[in-house]
Amino acid sequence: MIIRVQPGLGTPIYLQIESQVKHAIAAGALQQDDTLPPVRKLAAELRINPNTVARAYQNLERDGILRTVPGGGCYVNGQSPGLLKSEKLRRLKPMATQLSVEAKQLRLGREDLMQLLENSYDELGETQ
Amino acid sequence: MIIRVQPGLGTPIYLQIESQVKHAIAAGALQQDDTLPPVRKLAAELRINPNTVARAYQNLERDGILRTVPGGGCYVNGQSPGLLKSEKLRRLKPMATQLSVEAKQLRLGREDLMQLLENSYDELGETQ
DNA sequence: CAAATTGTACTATTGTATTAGTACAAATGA
DNA sequence: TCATTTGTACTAATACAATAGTACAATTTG
Repeated sequence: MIIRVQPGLGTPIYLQIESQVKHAIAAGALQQDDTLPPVRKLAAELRINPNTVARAYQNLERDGILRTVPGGGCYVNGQSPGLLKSEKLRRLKPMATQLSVEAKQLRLGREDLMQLLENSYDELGETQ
Repeated sequence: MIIRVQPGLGTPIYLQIESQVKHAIAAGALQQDDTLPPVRKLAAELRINPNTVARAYQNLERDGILRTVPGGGCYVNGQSPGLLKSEKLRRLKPMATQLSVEAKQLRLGREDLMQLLENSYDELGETQ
């Protein structure tokens, strides 16, 4: 798992780390029980404070995406128990609406928008 | 144009205003050359500082969504000249990718995700 | 022209986010 | 067991975001 960050990019470093881990999992590059680099090692590579890495790991743990154990390390979790579909939709709805608003603002047609999302979804990797 | 805000909701007030104006335009409730409430009037209704409203208006103006004129007022702009489709797609890509990542995280299937976006898009109003 | 109405610029204040420093606790492993 | 490695808690410094106060400039309107 290779992680890169760009300070002074606007988005906080810990969010950049979170995002990259999420993408890697969605793309199948990280699988269940894979380990993530120790906070000190990753922090040294990125030349940042270990607590900044820890914060990213803690947020991901809060989201149920991985588990941390002091002295042990940091491991990718298995898939969540699976919510009701209605609940999943409810959670994703705001982001879908925002995407739609932006698309209409740009006068991007409905079909073009759908194709964009299809491509984005597929690019993450067919294998989960 | 009725605008409501909730302070202490996490999202800044000026962003709440921006969002509501964008949605109203996308839904067709606001059309070209419609006027928005004066900053002082809206600020009085919302019990906030006029500068907070002004900031929202300025951001929307920076995005080309409306135009402001001192002494005059605030007007909704006509549609932008229309970018190249490739440019539109480039701008929307990050949001589409993020939505895809979240969907995979929740194990929401491809077809369900597509339908969610279709519904969101249509709900904004067929008439632009 | 003059008064009223509009958006703007500048400044200040308050709170919070981001990151880092240091010390601590839990687990591992020779 | 004991040293090492791991994540964590607590604190603090710094910067920036968000909002407000005040005074100003441009336009409208009678």
